[in-house]
Amino acid sequence: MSEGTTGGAPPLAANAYRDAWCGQVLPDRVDSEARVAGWVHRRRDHGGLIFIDLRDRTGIVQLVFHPDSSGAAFELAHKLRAEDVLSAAGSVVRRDPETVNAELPTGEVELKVTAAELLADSETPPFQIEGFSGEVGEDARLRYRYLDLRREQMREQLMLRHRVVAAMREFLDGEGFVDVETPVLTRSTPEGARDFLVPSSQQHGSFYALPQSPQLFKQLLMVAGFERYYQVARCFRDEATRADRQAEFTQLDIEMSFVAVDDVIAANERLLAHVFERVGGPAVETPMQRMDFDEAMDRFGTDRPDLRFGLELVDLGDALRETEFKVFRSVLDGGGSIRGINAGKRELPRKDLDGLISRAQELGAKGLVWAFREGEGWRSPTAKFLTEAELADLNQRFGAEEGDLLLLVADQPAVVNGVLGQMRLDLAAKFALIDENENRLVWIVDWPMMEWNEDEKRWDAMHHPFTAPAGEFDPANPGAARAQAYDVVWNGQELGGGSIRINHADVQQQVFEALGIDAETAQARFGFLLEALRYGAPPHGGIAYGIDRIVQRLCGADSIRDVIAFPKTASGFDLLTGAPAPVDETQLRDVGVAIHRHKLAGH
RNA sequence: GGGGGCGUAGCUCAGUUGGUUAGAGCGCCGGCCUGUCACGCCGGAGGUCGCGGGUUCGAGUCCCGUCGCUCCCGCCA
Repeated sequence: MSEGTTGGAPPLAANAYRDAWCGQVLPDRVDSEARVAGWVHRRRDHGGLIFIDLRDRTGIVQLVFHPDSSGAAFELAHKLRAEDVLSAAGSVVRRDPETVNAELPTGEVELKVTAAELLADSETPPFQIEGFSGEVGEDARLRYRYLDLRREQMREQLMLRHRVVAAMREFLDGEGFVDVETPVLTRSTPEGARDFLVPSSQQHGSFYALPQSPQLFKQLLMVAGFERYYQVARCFRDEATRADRQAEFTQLDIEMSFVAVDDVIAANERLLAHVFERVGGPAVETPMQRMDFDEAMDRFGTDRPDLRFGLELVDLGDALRETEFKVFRSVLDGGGSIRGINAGKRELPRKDLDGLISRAQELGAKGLVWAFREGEGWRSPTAKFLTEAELADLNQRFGAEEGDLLLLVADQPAVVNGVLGQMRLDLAAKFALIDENENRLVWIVDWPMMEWNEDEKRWDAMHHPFTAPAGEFDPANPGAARAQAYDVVWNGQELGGGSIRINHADVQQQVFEALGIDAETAQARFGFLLEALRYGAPPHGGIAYGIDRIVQRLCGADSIRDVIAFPKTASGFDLLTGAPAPVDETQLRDVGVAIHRHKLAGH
């Protein structure tokens, strides 16, 4: 997807530094004068002849310094070093055919320099901007991010990000959405992820929280009558980071009034089609596929299925209804389920099979049964515990052919799905089952409204507490309620998700109660919302997209960090600025915060 | 919070069973070089082996702790 991601060269007004982009010194300029400016990418000093590759954001052009025609510039060129900043003027000349560089868009020409000025010199960079000696370690890249960002790949990835956001704005502007900013200093709501807190200097002991999303504000904007809102919003979650997760991230936040699920989905299909078309992403066929949450869980064990390959989950409980194998027996008697994956004909050494078992345990299963179909039965340590009839039935349910590797997990349904859902992805990666050229976009719809939290012994909102139920909400049976929610999933990754919101205070109150938030707490935390809902809140709904993840996917980066200009490390440090850092006692006093000494040990 | 991997020159890495003077490539510095584009050739500098402690006659190597990077689980929509 590198094609066109640089966005070409913008118009350039001539000034004292330059009148042409490096990347635009092309054959059509032969026999004309040009002045370019940029960074010394590489120097090839032949003694009596010096070549400089000069780089700006549009590309690279070769400068040639001759002792006879370049004058004082020749002496300067001799002293130039990598990353020095230079302005150079001369005539654009066509290269001799045998000296053309086919690797470079500007490779048919070069700039024969007559005058050059050193605008700033550079210390030797800590790593080569364009090297061939392998990837540079990420900590070095982050400490010198401004140098890392000079690399073509990083520049293109941020350019792509820019174009994605620009395309989003272009589409939304065109459909009458209004860009409204919402506060970053807001109120803490202890649901969900941990909040970043900001102490108030006016009210010691009181704190702002950085928003995890502009959710409530965008709903208030619907109450306020804006009808169509969007924002490219920074969001914050004080949780551990991952390859695809940062403490601060960027969301495309959208909300619409007088809409139902189908309206929001249709608008977003147009949005995705537009954005992907603009940036050269995969074609979006509309209407997009939809899949019920239950079906996704049933077939793939996850609410964000990767549909590019099979290995679907198979339900096996019925085949083992009468089993005397203790492990399976106790799970079935305890209301659990037994499910499996037919991984196909695979040769795996014992070591790898043990590895699958450890992975299953890491994911929360107590164990994993592996088997290879052999005749009518199994080659498996578990085979001896099952009857011939059971094995035959299992083989049939698996659709197993001779030699197929079968994996079974028995546990509570959520554990089974979680483990097999992830192992399905592991297997696809291990056996290279995914065609990287294929793209599958799917809406996951018809979500349960709530899920039982066994640890806390309460119902939790599956999306968030403001999601509207489908039909009447029965507070006596929260587990049965379905939500008017939808997630859009691209190749197994959630791009965005949203819902129709509750627009009646009484329903909102009922939902809070079902979630174990009593009236008093609800009033204290969300009183402003409940109040707003009493002043004529239109039916409304929306969606939020993870922009970082979308861009990461579009350019195939390994980590979200590669599409964020200044990301933090896995432990939340900013290696460039040194944040977070201790502050003065005075500052702490100002905001009324005291630090426990023992927490400082080891600093 | 838990588990795995990693930390040696500016960068990327090698370093045997614990052994005497810790190496390579790139980069850097100096010299030579008029058609290179990963320029070439000659020479050179550069190390608190993350940090602290321990075992040992002897530690880059073994042990404990700690800091950092990273991946995964928990967590997180």
